[in-house]
Amino acid sequence: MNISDVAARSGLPAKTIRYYEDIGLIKPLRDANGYRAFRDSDTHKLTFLARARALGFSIEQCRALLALWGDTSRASADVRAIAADHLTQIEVKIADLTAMRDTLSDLVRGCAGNARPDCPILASLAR
Amino acid sequence: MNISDVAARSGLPAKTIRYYEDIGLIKPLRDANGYRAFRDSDTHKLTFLARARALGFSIEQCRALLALWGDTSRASADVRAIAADHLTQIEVKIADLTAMRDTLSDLVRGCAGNARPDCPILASLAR
DNA sequence: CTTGACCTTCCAGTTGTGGGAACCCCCATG
DNA sequence: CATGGGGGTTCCCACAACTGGAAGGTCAAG
Repeated sequence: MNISDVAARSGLPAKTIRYYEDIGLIKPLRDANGYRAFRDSDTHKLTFLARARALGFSIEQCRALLALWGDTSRASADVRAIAADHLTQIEVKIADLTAMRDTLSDLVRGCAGNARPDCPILASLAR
Repeated sequence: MNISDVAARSGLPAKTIRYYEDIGLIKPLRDANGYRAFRDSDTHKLTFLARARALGFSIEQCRALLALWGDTSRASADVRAIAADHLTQIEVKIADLTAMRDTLSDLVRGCAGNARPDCPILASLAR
């Protein structure tokens, strides 16, 4: 299978797939003409990667998850640790963003948004 | 005032302050020895920038806000538009992250996290 | 006079792609 | 057989917003 087929199947852009090979996440074979030759196992890995990325896992976390996926003697605790850690990071981000949102929506609500220059948003930033 | 004083006052690292000068957000004077000489107005701008960045505004949004701040004939509607736009972006991010968090916490909850290899997290990624 | 804490510039790296150039390959059509 | 279009390949640059580090100038204290 060529790269555009795998791209369609995995939902990843061809560019991204080349990058993933570059950083060693996948190792497709090569045809005599130099084209990448993807096996089913490569496609499965890429689909796995696409899902993990969609859940916000970093590339390095994906690398670790992929390794565990391929290791049938893995402990589910190892997988869980990665996911739990990521979950915590996400919760931190949500908390940060929520704080920003609350402050911002207060400021936006307090601003007349007319042609006059007085503005509580700027006033708050300048304090 | 030298850069480390302004850094302490604004809460921004010296590196970041130099970067902000580089991209034209501030224009401190120079002493004869080449050291940056920060006026009070520079310090105020940096404090403004630190607060705006803490609220998640991008550098370009900060640049626009700074310009409006310095323009006494501004319309508060222009400030409000920037803030409202940013607020929308944040709400989108929160929604994305919340979806991830929900999925992830389901997966983490469903995983035994023991020494056995069977793991619903990997199963879900591999589908 | 030397030490150490400042300051300066410049260059490289970070994360995960996206864009584009320059080039090769393969198949179908006139 | 030439050619055109749609694959593929590598390589390098750009993004955002810094951060780290090297190499070197400056200044105040002991």
